[in-house]
Amino acid sequence: MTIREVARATGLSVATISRVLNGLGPVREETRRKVLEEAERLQWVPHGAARALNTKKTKNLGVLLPDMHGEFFSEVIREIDLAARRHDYHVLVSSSHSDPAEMQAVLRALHGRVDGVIVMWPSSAAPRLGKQLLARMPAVLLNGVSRDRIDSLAIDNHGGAVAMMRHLVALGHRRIAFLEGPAGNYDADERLRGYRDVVRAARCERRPEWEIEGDFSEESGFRAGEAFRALRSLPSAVFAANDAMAMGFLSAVQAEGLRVPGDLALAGFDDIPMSRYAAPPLTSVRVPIGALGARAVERLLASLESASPRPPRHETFPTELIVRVSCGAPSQTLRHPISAFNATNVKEKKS
Amino acid sequence: MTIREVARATGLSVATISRVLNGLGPVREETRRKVLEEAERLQWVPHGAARALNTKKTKNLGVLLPDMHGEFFSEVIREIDLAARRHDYHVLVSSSHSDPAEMQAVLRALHGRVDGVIVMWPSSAAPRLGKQLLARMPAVLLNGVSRDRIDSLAIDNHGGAVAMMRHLVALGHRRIAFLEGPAGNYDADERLRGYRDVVRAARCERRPEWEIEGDFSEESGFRAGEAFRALRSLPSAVFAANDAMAMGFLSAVQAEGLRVPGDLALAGFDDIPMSRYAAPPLTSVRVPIGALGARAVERLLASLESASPRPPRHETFPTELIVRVSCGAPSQTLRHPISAFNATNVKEKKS
DNA sequence: TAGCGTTATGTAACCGGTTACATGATGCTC
DNA sequence: GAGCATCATGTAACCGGTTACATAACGCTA
Repeated sequence: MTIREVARATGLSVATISRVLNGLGPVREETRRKVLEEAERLQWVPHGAARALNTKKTKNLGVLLPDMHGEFFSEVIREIDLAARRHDYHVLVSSSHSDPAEMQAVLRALHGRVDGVIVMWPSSAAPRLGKQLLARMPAVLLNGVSRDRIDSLAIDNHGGAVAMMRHLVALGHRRIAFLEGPAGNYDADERLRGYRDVVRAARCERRPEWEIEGDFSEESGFRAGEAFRALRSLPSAVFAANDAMAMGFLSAVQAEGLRVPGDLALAGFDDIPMSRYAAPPLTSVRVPIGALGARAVERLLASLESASPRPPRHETFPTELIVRVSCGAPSQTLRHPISAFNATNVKEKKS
Repeated sequence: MTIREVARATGLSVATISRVLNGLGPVREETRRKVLEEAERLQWVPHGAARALNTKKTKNLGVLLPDMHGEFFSEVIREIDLAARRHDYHVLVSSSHSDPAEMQAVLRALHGRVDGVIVMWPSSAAPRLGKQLLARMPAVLLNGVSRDRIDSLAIDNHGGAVAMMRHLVALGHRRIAFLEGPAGNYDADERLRGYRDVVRAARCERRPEWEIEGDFSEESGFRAGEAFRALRSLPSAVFAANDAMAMGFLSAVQAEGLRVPGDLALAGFDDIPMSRYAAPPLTSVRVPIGALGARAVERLLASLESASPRPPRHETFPTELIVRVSCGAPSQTLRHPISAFNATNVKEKKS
C-alpha cells in the first residue's frame, strides 16, 4: 500500500495526495475529501523511512541513558516522551551505557534514525569527550556539565546538598557523615562537594571514616548500615547521596536497634515517591525530574527548528528541601533558590 | 557525506562500498581495507532512513506502554533495550497511553519507523481491540492475554496470588483483606481472582469491606491504611495487589500504632527492590520482569525473521513467593511452579 | 588460443515519499 | 476576446542507500 496506489484509486497524481496529506499546496475541498476518504478506506499510512529520506527529518529523538536503574530514569523517559509527543516526535531510547566507546557506537548508528539526541551521562569524564561524540548531531546534555559548545541542563546538586547540610547544622548537628554515590558520577561528586563545603564552613567535626562509600543502590546503603556500628566514632546524623541508599541504610540500622531520628538523624536526596512512606518519612531534596525532561525536549526542538545555530546554553534547575521527620525537625517544605537558575551562557572556549 | 562521496574518494562504485559495508558480495581484501579507511576518514555512516527504505527493515522495535509509573516499567524497558541491542535493534518507546484510540494513532504513526511492536496494555478491554489494532504490524503482547492471533506473554498473576494466599492460610489466617489494583487492569483483576479463589476454597471469612479499593499507587495504599481502623471488623492479614500500595499502607498503619507483623500480617506483589528494605521487610511475589522483556524481544525477532507466519503462542511466566518477616513467618523463598509454564498454543478462533 | 568458469567491480533501477517546475483551466480586466 | 494572474493538478527528479544484472579480468583446460 503506497501513495501511488492511493493516487490510482482516486484518479489523481501522487503530488496531490502528498499535498493533501501535508496540508500544503492549494487543493480543492472536494479533492481533499476524496483523498482522505480513499486513504482511510485503503488503510494507507505514509512510510516513515521514505518520508525521512527526502525531508531529512525523522521526527525521532534519541535518548541515551547510563547504566543505572530506578524510578528516576523511568520518570525522565516518561516526561521526555510526553513532551516529544506533544510536538509530534517519537523517542528512541538506548539505555545502560557504561562505556564511552559503546555510547559512541550507538550514537553513530543513530545517524539518519533521529534528528537529535538527549544524552544523560553522569560520568565526570563526559565533558572531555562530549565534543568529539556529539559534533555531528544536535544534542542536549542532561545532568552532565559540558565544557564544549553543547546545550546542557543540570540539577543544582551542590546547592541541594548545601541546603540539606545547613538544615542539619541548624538542628544542632556537628557530627555528620556522608554516604557517597559512585565515584566519578557527576551528581554524586557535586553532592559530596556540597557536603564538604558545609562541613568546612560550619566547622563541623571532620573524620575520613565519615565519608562512607556507596554506589546509589539500596544494597550499598544497606551494607553501609550494617557496618555503621563498627565506626570508631559515631556521627549524630547521616546524609545519604540518594534516597535509595538512605532507605537501605535505614533498614539496616533499624534492624540493629538504632532509632531514627531518636538516636540518629537520616537524610536523603532525590525525594523518590517511596521516601514519603518510609518509617520514619525521609527528609530529602526534591529534584524536578519532569521539568528537566520536558525542558530538554524543548531545547532540542528549538535548536532543530531554528535555521541559524544558537549559542549553547547551560541551565541549572533548583532543588527543594523536603523536611520530614527522619531528622527530628517538624515536617515542612523549604524552597531553595539558586542564583544560577535563569539560563546563562556558557563562556565559549577553544577546543 | 553520502555513499557516493566515499565512492568518488576511493575511485570505486557505490555498489562496492555497499558490499564492503554489508560484508556481502566478493571483494578483494585490499579494496575492502581502502573502503573502510576512507569511510573512517570521511566519518561516513550509512543513513538509517535510506537503508530502511529499500531493505524494508528499520532495525527498530516499538514499545508501547500504558499510563503508569514506577520501577516496573523502567526495568521492562531496560531489559528490552538490552535484548534488542544484542540483536542490533534499537528501541522506540511510547509510554503513558491511557486510551485505545490514542494508542491506535501512535501505532499507525509507527508504520515505516519500526519493524514490529511490543505492546503492554494491561487493560482488560485490550483483547477485543487487539486484532484490529495490530493486524498490520508484527506484535507481541506483554501482560495482556490476547484472544486473537497475536503472540503474547504474561505473568502468572493468578498463580502468584493463590500461592501468597495459601501461605497466609498456612500461617493460620482466615480473616484476610485484599487491597485491589485499578479496576479493569488485567494484572489487578487476575490477582483479585486468585485472592477470591483461595478465600472460597479455604473457607476464609468473607466480608465485602475486605476488598479495599486501590490503584497501584503508594498513595492509594496510604489512604487505605488511614481508613483501615474504621473497618467494622478488622482482618488479621492484608494482601496488597502490589508492593507500592503495601508500602503506603504499611506507613499509614504504623503511624496509627499498629505493629506489623505483630498486630497485622502484610503481603505485597511484584517484589520491587525496595520491599526488601521495608521495616519489616515485605513478603511478596517476585515477578520475572527481566526475563519477560528479553523473551518478548526474542519472540518478536523470531517472527520478524521467519518468512512463513508462525502460529501465535501464549506463554505464562511463573512467579516466586518471597517470604520475609512482614507476615510473621521465618524468611525463606518458595518457588511456585505452574502447569502452564511451557509455551502452549492458544486455540485459534474465528474473529 | 578458443572456450569457459570464477571473481571483482560497475551500471542503473528501485524503495516511497516530497517538491520544483510545468501545464491546464478558470476568471478577471480592459 | 486577448492578456494575464491565480488556482488546481500533473510530471519527474531527487533523497541515499541496496541489489539484479551486466561486464571485465583472470586462470585454467583442451
